[in-house]
Order: sequence, then structure tokens, then C-alpha cells
Amino acid sequence: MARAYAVQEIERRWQQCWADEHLYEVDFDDQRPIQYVLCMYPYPSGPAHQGHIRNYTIGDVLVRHRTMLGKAVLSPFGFDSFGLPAENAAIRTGEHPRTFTEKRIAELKASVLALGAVYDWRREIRSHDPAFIRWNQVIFLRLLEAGLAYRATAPVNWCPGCRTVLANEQVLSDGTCERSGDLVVQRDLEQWFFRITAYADELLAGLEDVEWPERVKTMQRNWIGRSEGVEFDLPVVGRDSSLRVFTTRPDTSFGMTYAVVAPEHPIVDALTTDVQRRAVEELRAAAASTSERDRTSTEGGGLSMDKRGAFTGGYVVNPFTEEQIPVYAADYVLMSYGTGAIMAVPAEDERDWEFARLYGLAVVRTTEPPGGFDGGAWTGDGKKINSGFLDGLDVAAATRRAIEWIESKGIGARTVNYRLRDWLVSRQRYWGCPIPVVYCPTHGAVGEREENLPVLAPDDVEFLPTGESPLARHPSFRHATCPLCDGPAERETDTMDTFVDSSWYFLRFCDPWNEQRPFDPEAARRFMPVDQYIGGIEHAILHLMYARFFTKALVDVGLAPGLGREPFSRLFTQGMIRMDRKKMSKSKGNLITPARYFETVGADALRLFHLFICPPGDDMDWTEQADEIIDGCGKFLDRVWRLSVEDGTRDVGRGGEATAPDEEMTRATHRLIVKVSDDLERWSFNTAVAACMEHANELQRYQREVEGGPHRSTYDAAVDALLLVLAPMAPHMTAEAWERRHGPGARVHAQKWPSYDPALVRAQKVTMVVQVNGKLRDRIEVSPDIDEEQAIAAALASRRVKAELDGAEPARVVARPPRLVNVVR
RNA sequence: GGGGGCGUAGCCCAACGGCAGAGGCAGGGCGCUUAAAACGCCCACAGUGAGGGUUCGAUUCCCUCCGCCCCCA
Repeated sequence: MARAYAVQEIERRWQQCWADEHLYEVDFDDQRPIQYVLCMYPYPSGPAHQGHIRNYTIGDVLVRHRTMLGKAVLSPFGFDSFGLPAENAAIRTGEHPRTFTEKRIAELKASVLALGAVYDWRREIRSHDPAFIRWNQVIFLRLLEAGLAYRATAPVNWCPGCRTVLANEQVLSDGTCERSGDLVVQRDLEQWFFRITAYADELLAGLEDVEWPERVKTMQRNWIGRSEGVEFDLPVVGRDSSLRVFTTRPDTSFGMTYAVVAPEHPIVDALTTDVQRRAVEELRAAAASTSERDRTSTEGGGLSMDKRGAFTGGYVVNPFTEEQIPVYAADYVLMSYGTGAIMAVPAEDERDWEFARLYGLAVVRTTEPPGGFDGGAWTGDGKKINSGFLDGLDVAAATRRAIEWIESKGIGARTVNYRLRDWLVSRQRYWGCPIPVVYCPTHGAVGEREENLPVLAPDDVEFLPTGESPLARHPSFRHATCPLCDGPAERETDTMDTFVDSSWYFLRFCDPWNEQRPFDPEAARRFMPVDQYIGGIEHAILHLMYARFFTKALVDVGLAPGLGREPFSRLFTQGMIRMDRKKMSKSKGNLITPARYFETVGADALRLFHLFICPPGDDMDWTEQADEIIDGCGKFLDRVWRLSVEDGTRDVGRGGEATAPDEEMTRATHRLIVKVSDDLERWSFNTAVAACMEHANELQRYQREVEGGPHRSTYDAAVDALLLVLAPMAPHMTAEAWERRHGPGARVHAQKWPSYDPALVRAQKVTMVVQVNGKLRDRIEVSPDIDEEQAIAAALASRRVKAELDGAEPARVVARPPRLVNVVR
């Protein structure tokens, strides 16, 4: 496509200029008000894809706009450079993950620069950098000292083929490993955990203090899953022991007709009778090879409900009714939630209902369902029945009474349960941050001495497709010295989950040069919290939850005294880019790489496309029309270019007084400034671009039609305003055009954001709509200041209204001056 | 199964509860051109997924259903 200006040359020139002129570098003692704008740092997977482009374009518009508004905008960039893909590539090709990753970083960084997005590159972070690893390890040690990092046995997803632990998201929905295809099993392993559950209530409460999308807050609340209830004991029949159950509905206790324990529950062995043992063992084996998701799913992951439970043969006593009830083992009860045992009330719980029906268990209603209810379990409110001393109460009152009764009998107490689990951070991987711990035969697990940090993984390792960490096989890495007794010890070979890196990188950005500690608390207090965080909705739960936890924990362990406890004041989640209904991604092979657009229409056109095509929060479909629309964005830039710098637009035109059409043009200019300013504030980039296009149309018409040619100063003001408001969105073209118009060294991005005159923005005449019975019947030109009385008078004076009324008195007249009058007859 | 979002011209999208159209893409016509591209001018095109409710008035608020998407299970 032939273009009006030398796109590539100009874009390269200004990218160089922005790097040289340090306009977007922000220091601690900057006098302007501080803003911290951050896009989630990316995993470097190679050249930027359209999702990156969208993300960084949005971020860059904010950074440039707010800078023009006089703010010091801290906008750092970095790379989340540890992670599995590099290690998988190493296994496949033998290339070391570091060289592999650094190539991918170079590619991604080149595309970010080619996009013309500006950052304070002095602050760049790479999580595989030894300096970052060191502080990551220091933080680990502080958490360890504070008791927030601990070691425990836990059931984990274990892939027998890969001989490694998998994260939940690496387990496919059919329960197999995404890499090897082996069936993943649950296995108990000693692992490192972070005690995020200690912050469960604060993580919940803190959501009130941040401006985040409500749905992200909801997801986090659900993930934490706080539920208040009660735990109490059911005596085991024929034994001197009891089974502790958790319930949120103690009001239904009289309806407990059986109890269910997790197949892994330690009581199962003792309870199970010989007759039942085989069935129970089968159930246990099946549960061990079923993912938690499938176990708790009502669809059963392919297992029918009758395969998912087994009678143990044992009985317990329901303390409310003093009746003996059978104990079942079933996989829908999880050992890791509550006490691993529940009281089953089929009449008031749907899953219990289904289970009871299958096994022919008794059902006793304790809440009277509403009249006409003919379903199974009734989970709503109602009067208590068949419930002894609770009869006649409603659910809330019965719940209180039941808890009081349990506590007075000394068989249990109220408790709060969370769905949130502690964060398992151990990974049996090479390409991650080593956990800085050694195991001493005398002292057990001991944190490495701080002066020995960073603990770095050796380079001379073999990458074999066994899945076992190369560190575990390395001849010398494991050999260590105990920090406490200097005796021989064994080094931990696991590395940390990469979510650890991303849980505090935004703090390191505040002070990335610090060689004494992870960051200077004063620097963190200066720039934090992040005023605007921008990223994908896929991080709504894990990353954002972990980062919130870390921020609180770092304050509590003394690394960040005085820092606010919520890291991200405002969050914006951009929509995904889809193609053929699927998320656009490398693994799905449906990538449309941005590079080709840089080489043809240029970065500005691609940026404009992303801003213009739809609201930034919406999912975007990349259709066959995308290329044409991108070309259209290029044509628009050409048009602005011609309007601003081509011959005939400079040093010509009328002087003297402005005429009425000139004034109309000036009004349009002021309306443009209002519109774009508002739209940028409310993240409506698509309408901001549309307003710029509209203004270009107006300018063109003005240039063509105004008598005697354009008025010089009117025209100049109209063009300059357009370049200024377009500058955050299409930075290269506007920078070049501005310099050509205003002389060497003139910088559009160093200008103040334009202001407007409210008097000029107000329309002089507005069209007032006149309706009769809500239907459009007339339009009247009126002053914008018209009052209600005048508006009604004008409406009733309308010939068309008179005709409609046909002499009758209107029953009612609704006036909304100056927009509308509705006459109701 | 639960939670959330979206549905407006051929397509992408606008529209404080008040004239359904700001903008763009594609399409058609005209001008410029030997011709085409580019450029410029002009033109069509929907009654808002379906149904109900609230209201003087509903694309907008509420309910039900349909379709698509996302998250959690």
C-alpha cells in the first residue's frame, strides 16, 4: 500500500529518539506527581503476539497520556523468564534453557520496541538473572524464619511417566499429563509450602479496598471460599473413638442418616469390615487416580456415581437423634477440606440426595419445603420439622441453636473453613529459582547462609526426557555444607514455582539496582501501590492472589515496613484475542504475528487497529477483515499526515478575523478535546479513535468548503489539537508531524495535554425532539438553555402536535429540556 | 452443576432510560486517470437474538428462553 509518509523510517527514527531522550525515565526524587502503570510482565515466548500488542498498546496510551497530563509515570518492563517451555525445549533440542530464553527475550523486546511502547528500560528485570534469584532466595529465607514457608507431606499430581509433580493446569480434563499422556496419580510427597492460608481473611477483606473488576473480586472470593460452620464428633459404634465432621448446616443434623468420609481418611481402615474391604480398596485405588476436579464434579469424570462410594461396614452415632448411622467412603469428600468427613443429609443436600438414592439410604426432611415443591433435596429456608428441640425454628435460628447445643455438650465447636489451600511452591525442575535449603542429618532442613546466595543451578547438566530434575542427577550440586554445623549436608534440588517471581517483581521495579536487599522500603513506598495494573483475565486468581499475599507477607517479615498491604489499586483486564472461536496462541497454531505489520503498515496503524476495533475489555475476534481494517487505520494516519504537513496546509490561508464557519471549526476542535479526554479516562479507546476520524473528516470538509480558504490560526489549532490527542495512540506519526510543523526539537509528547473552553463546547442550537405518546412527531431547533415551561410551550405550538392532539387537552406532558418533550394524550 | 459476560446494518462497533448511527471495513455510483492504484465526493444498508414486565418513553432496568464465550466445579 502506497503511504503518504515513510512509515518505517519515521518509526525507527522516533523509537531511537525516545530511547535517547529519557522522557519516560522516572527517578525517586521526581517532582511531578507519581503514577505507577504496569502491564503484567510476560513470559518470553518469542516475538510478541497480538495479545502482547494489545496489552502494551493500552499501557502505552496510558503512560503517554498521563505523562502529557504532567505526571511522572513509572512504567517498567521485565521478563518472567523462568518456566517450563525453556526446559522442554532443552529436552527436545539440547539447547540450554538460558540461551534459549535469552534469544526469546531478545525477540520479544525487539517487538516491544518496534511497537513504539516506552518504558524506563533502566529498570528492566529478568527473573532468571542471578541478582533477582538472590533476592528471591532471601525472601524465601525470611518467610522460612517467619514460619510462612514450611515443609509438609501433601498429595500432589504425580505423572509416573515424567516422574514429576504437575500443577493442576498441567493435568488435562481426562486426568492425563499434558506432556506425556500418562494417567496422573495422586501421590504423597514432601514439599515446600507458603502459608497463604494465614492471610485468608485479610485476602478476603482487602478486596474491599481495591478498584478491580467485580468479577475478578468474585473469583478471588470463591477461590478463598470462606465458610462458617461447626465441627463435631460422632462416636464410633463399638469403639472408643469418634469421627469428626464439618458442616455449614448444623440445623439439618436431625436429618443426618449416614456419614461420608474421604477414601484416604485414616479412620477408614479401622471402620472397614472384612466383608467390605475389597470394595473400599477398589474405591481408594480409583480415587487415587482421579483428579480432584473430577472427584468433586457432579459429572464424575466418566465414573458413574455407584463406582464412587462404598459402605465401610462401620457405624457412628448421630448425637442429635442418638441413632446409629452407616459410614460410607466416597470420593466426593476430600481429605484436604474440613475434617475429611461430612454428615450426610440427603433431604437438604443435592449430592447427598443423589448418593442416598443410589445406595438406598434413609431420607428424613428437617426443613419443610415450600408448598408444591416436588424435587429432591430442598436447600432453601423453611420451618424445621422432625428436629426435636429445633422444630418450628427457621434455618438461621436453628443453626444458632444447634451450634449452642453442640458446644454445650462439649462435642464440637464452631469453625471457619476455607477452600484456599497453602501454596505448594516446590517444582522438580531445573529452569527455576533454586530453593535455598540444605538437609543436614543432624539439623534437618536448614536455610542456606545469606552470604552464600544466590544458590545457582549449575550449567553442566543433562536434559533427558525423564522428567526428573537435572539438578537431582548432577554429580556435585547436591553436596552442601550445613550452615549450622558445617557438617556434610544435602542440597535441596527442587526449584520454586515461577509464580514466586511474579509475586514481587513489581516491588523490585521500584529499586532494581539495590545490592543490599530486595528493594529499599522507602523506594517501594514512593512508587507503590501500582496505580494501574493491566493484564489478562487468566491471571485473575493465582498470580493476583499470590502477589497480594506476598505484599502482605513482605511487610510482616520486615522487608517492606510501612508499605501498603494491597499492591494493585486498580486492575484492568483486557479481553482475549480469538480466532476461529479459539484463543489465539502459539500452541493452537493460529498466530497472526505482528512483525509483518511493522514491516508494512507500521506500528502506529497496528496500535490504532487494536484500540479502534472494540472496547479494550471485550474479547476480540481476529477475522478475515482485520487486514483491511488495519489498512484503513493506515489510511487514516495518511489523511492526518496530509492535513498537517503537506504543502498547502502550512504558511497559507486567511489571516484576519474568524468568520462563522471558522468558529464552527473551532467548536469542533474543542469538542474533539473534550471527547478524547473523556474517552481516555473511561478506557473507551475505540470511540476516542472514532472522534479523531470524525475530526479529520470535519477538517477536510472545512478545508474544502470554507469561503476564501481556511483561516490560518483556526486551521492550525484544529490540526495541532488532533496531533496532540492522537499522540498517545499513534506516537510515531504525530511526533514526526509535530516536529515538521513546529521546528526541530519540538516534541509532541512533551506538550501539555490540550485544554478546552467549555463555552465553545456547548452547542448554540440543539434539536429538541417532540413526541406524542412516545412517538417522534416533530423536531424543533431551540436554545440549549431553554427551560421546561418554554420547551412545553414550543412543543404544544407545533403544528404536528396540534394535529395529533386534535383539540384534546394532553393528559400529561413530560419535558426534558432541551432534549425532548413527550406529550401524552 | 454454579458464577459472569456478550448478542444493534454483510462485518467490527456507537448511542447519561429520550431522534437507533459517531466512526470504520466491505459493497455500489461519480470525479481524477490512457488505465489502475491511491485520492476525493456521494449512496445505500438494521429497528437492537425471542418473548414478557416496569415506564410517558427500553438497545439501555427486571424476568424467562435461545445462541456464543469466559471462569469455577
